[in-house]
Amino acid sequence: MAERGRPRSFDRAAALQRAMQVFWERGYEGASLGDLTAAMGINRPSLYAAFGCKEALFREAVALYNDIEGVATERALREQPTARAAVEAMLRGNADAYAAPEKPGGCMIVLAGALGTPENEAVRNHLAECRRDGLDALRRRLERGVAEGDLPPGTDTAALAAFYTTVLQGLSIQARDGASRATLAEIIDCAMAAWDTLAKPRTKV
Amino acid sequence: MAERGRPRSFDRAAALQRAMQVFWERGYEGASLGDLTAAMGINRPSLYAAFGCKEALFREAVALYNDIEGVATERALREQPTARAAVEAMLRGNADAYAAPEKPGGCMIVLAGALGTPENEAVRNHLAECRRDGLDALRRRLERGVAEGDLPPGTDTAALAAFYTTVLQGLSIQARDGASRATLAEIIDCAMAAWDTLAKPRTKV
DNA sequence: GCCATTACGTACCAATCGGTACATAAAAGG
DNA sequence: CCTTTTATGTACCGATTGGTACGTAATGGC
Repeated sequence: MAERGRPRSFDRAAALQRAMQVFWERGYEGASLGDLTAAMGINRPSLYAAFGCKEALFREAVALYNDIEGVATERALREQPTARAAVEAMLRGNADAYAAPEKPGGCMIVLAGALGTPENEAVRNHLAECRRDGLDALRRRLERGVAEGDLPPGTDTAALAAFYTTVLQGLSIQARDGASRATLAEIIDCAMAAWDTLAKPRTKV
Repeated sequence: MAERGRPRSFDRAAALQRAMQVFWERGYEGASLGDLTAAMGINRPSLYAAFGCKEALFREAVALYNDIEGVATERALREQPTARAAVEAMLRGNADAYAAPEKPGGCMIVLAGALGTPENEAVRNHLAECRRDGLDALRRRLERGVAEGDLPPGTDTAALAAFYTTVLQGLSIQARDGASRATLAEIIDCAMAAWDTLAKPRTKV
């Protein structure tokens, strides 16, 4: 009763994953319907019947990306015992993923909708919201660190979260530019070197 | 003798500057010929006669961008007395420019060619080279600091340059996402907090 | 004045863009 | 069996893409 009519002849989840890879590699506007259908192994009408339109497909691809590639971040923030360990694990886990040779370099959320036509502003705004969510999650983890005592009270968690988010986003550019895992690791070494200085109440006014 | 035939009826330099603004705002692929000619106040054939093709126009726009927006960086790296002061001045000067309300947010070199069609890979490679040039310039300034004694010998200038380049590039994303000058300044505060720890010979193996 | 040269605006090109109409095929329900 | 429902492949849509052909206008050289 749940399934009437001709059954779908392709694996929707697998097709979506292929679409995600194309968007990840070429960005929203750089991925044409032809690119997408070719990678997904289906024809245009099947795509529209299953996903609605290009933008809806992209939003599903973004959600899938967050599910697949975002778990490492969530786990790091949740399971690491201290704020510092959480931030460092998050950075290193993402850096490893960004430089993985079998995947497009860098983060799809950061790269796939950087600039483009005003017509597609909604898509870019959606990605910007995802980035904002990441920033907020990081900040909440830092505040948990304050609450649990591994960060001193008065720590500027907003500034700290903005800083490490900035580093994380910069890593995406570096990864797309071909930086090796080792280079990304060194960058993170540098970023973490600031921690002990930052994890104190603000000395300035 | 130098000028024969009908004289050009528009200011080539002014038109190029308008084109630069469009590319800066929408990226290479997001800027259509219609957008460009409208902003430049000329018709298509005039554009092609004066600049060759879209890619050549973009390359000139990038060169102009480097001339206009890159001087602050060059000056900071050249005139500041120490490596630390040079890096900090470069970051703060660029952050101020990235968040200037009358200009598109962030750096055109970082944003205008993030992802796109394989057809335009040459354009993205050109921007990547520009980014590499910035990284190299920063590293040379750090090595000058070692030579002049304000950085200890054995300082890992490559890692330091990669780190501050990553922060700088991350600032472009933040600026496009609407971060204020104050927020960018706080991020730079955090990045500079790592300096004293980093400006020492490597302690690790 | 006349010619060579260059720039101009109009009007066009093939190719590609995202999106669909439509006839057909394959399943469940009766 | 027939009907209903959904999916598929082909072939198409108007709009937009980057790029030009071409006749005309404006200049310097002679």
